[in-house]
Amino acid sequence: MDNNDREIRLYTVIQGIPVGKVATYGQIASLAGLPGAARLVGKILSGLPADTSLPWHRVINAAGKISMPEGSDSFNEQKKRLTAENIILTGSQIILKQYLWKP
DNA sequence: GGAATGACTCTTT
DNA sequence: TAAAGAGCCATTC
Repeated sequence: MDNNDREIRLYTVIQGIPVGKVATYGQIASLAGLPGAARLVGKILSGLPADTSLPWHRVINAAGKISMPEGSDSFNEQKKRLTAENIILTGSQIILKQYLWKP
């Protein structure tokens, strides 16, 4: 169950992101004890069910943008949720850096 | 055991 | 942070 712990930690870290803030993949990976495993985060998020309670929409890439093609369902969903949390973004990029979560 | 893949990141240009 | 290249982690075939 060691390998499962990785996911558990990632889930925990993501759930720890406060409302109105966003975090990068690398940040989450590091906080979960997996430095450099940014891709893993994306991999796991891609396998999340649609009815998950995980705030995956608060996870963006280091450039401060959504790492998905515009027009995708997930993209629209994420943008919609972020906007609902006062996180404004232009296109796929967040308008302010202050939205980034500082643990 | 190796090669390919992925919602990435970092260091230089 | 724009663009290009190399690197890193785990899953899958």
